[in-house]
Amino acid sequence: MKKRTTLKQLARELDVSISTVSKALKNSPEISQDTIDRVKAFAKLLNYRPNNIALSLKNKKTKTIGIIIPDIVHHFFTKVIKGVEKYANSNGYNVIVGLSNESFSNEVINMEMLANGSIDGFIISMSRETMQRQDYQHYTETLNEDIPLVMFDRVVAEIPCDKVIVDDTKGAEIAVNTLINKGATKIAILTTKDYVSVGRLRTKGYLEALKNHGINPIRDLIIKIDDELLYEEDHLDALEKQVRELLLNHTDVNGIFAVNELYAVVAMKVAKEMGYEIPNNLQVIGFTDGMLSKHATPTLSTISQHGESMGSKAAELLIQRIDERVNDLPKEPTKTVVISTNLIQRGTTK
Amino acid sequence: MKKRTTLKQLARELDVSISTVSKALKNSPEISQDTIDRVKAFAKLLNYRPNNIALSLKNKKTKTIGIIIPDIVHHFFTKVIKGVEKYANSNGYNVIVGLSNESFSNEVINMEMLANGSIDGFIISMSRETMQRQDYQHYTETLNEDIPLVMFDRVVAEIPCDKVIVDDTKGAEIAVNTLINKGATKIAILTTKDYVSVGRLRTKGYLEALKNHGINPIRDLIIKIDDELLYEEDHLDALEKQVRELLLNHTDVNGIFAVNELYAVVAMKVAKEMGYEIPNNLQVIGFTDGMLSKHATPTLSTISQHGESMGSKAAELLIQRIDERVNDLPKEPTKTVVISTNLIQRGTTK
DNA sequence: TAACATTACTACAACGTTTTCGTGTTGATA
DNA sequence: TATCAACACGAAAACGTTGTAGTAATGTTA
Repeated sequence: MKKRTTLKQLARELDVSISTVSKALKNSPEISQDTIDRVKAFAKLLNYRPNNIALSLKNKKTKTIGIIIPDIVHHFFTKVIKGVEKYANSNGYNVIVGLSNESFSNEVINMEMLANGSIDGFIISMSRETMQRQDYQHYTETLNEDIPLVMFDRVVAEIPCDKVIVDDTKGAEIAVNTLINKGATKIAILTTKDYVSVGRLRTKGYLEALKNHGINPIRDLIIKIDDELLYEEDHLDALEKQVRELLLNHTDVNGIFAVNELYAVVAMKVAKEMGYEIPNNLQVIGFTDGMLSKHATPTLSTISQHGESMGSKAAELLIQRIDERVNDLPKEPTKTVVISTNLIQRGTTK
Repeated sequence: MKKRTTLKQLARELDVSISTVSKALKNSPEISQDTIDRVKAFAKLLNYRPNNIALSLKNKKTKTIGIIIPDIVHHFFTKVIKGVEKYANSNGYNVIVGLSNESFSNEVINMEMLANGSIDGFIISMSRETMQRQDYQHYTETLNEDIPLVMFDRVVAEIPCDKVIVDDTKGAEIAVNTLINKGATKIAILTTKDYVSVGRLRTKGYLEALKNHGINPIRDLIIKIDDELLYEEDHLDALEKQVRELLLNHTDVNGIFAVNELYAVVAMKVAKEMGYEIPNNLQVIGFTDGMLSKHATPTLSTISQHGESMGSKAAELLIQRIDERVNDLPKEPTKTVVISTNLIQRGTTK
């Protein structure tokens, strides 16, 4: 194996000590200009570049942060990664990605793999299975080992760390308010099972909006989709079927709020097939502004989550914690940053 | 800063040497069972885990691979990442992601940042700007430093490294053949500027299919879109306009082949607005099987690229090269693996 | 000219491992 | 009882850096 140029090699060939080379490359005043020039020239010649690993070992920091997400084939998460990357890179950090694939054990394995010194801190969105199990041991262990941790989007209160979320309840409320204000009188919601925090919260917002308008919620109109494997191939049939039943049993539904864009477009598809006209006799609002929303027909009105902002905010919080840790600063209390959502009105609302 | 448990600490507290601890944890036969048990118990108590960075330094390998892509908010690339991750993880490797954002300088910076010992090898798809400039210095330098490199999808022949591609020409040919066989007689192509290799090759396939069927290509029907910033917000207007002009000037176009799914859905949207009926009097085939294809109305027939397979194949090739390097094996000649595409027929073809 | 500064370097420890090469203590053998 | 394995462990080097603490060789001052 061809080995990279090291200080030692430079030192030997220039017939000076390693320290001298190291200092010369850093323009140390201890070293004569002459030597500095010689060393630098030679280093350039051999294309010397300091070994990051050695530096990490010495400095006890790796300048990389780990991000662990449930799924990368998902517009929202990629937006978040983008935000993390941007902020991290401009602060000299690298980003290492771990995929839990919505599985508890993958999440654990990934975290352990990285917690062995490979990273300075974590940015995590919890896998579905972990939320179901409510087993947060690996999180608390990480925190106990004093490895900073920032959660985003799918968070739980029990874990004492910084968090970045959107106001899911408020966002949902706005969506449903909008539907009502635009004339919808019978509004269904397509949401997830309750253990998915964001689904639960958005459902809450839906209910509150109804209540504020004196509308009684109807059980049949609240569809909690079991989205195991939903993003895998061909598992949308169940969803389609449920939507079809809904629209069959309640032909007067004139508003649908979906907690993600996929549910929304699937609902639109079914509705269109059944003869509904969007937005004339059925209005739809989704959550998360992704590719599907932008290019659906009609284009989907949606609550934008600002994934990229979430990502860079998370990175910012994490890097602050890392600084705090390496500089032995007093620990600030954990904070939860709420990124505001906003409604993007497009073709599925009047 | 709270420091992690090290061998040294364990050694001190157990009153044995560091070597003994190290060996005990590895069940070395040199160490008595008694000591092994004591050490292990104590290590577990203090939650000892070996420091990866120190290991990397010692072993001269980091067990992480760097993947650099032009854009992460893009279904195809996320699929590739997923494939890379899967293969890498199951072989004990981590994946560190760099985003070039289609920019030359970002690509260079990212590579330099990682080439300093942080990774054992690269998997890269070239940024648009790099393709335009045709400046591949950072690639050749990386190779000169003996850092393994595997390119995928957007590759150039000048760089002597392993490559993973799809047969773009063949895929395009199949798509256009299909359109012709299904009765399309006047087929337009929505492609990129020629400096994007995949666009160029797919255009070639389009032309070949026409030729094989004795159809003369018409200049007007070949639309080369300047997709600077295309995936950024709101830059699709130009594309829409071009498609509109096309369909206005050539109302008898009855087939469209688009080199990606975004072009395809935008074209469909415009066509539908103009009264075309898909697939009755206009058939469409895209390239890349993403979210948009699956959920467009009608669902989009498309050439699937199998991004995940590409990713894991790339990872496999890279890890082979890494092994070759660290074990000083003789270097195999570079190879180019072609992942076969296939046509997924959905609603936009008869 | 003795004491001291300044200059320009070098030696060495440290970061956390692994591994090779000792080495001291047993117990068995001749 | 001298010799030799076998056993159980320790010392030290190495990976590539950085930074502190030395140390020669000058030049300056009283």
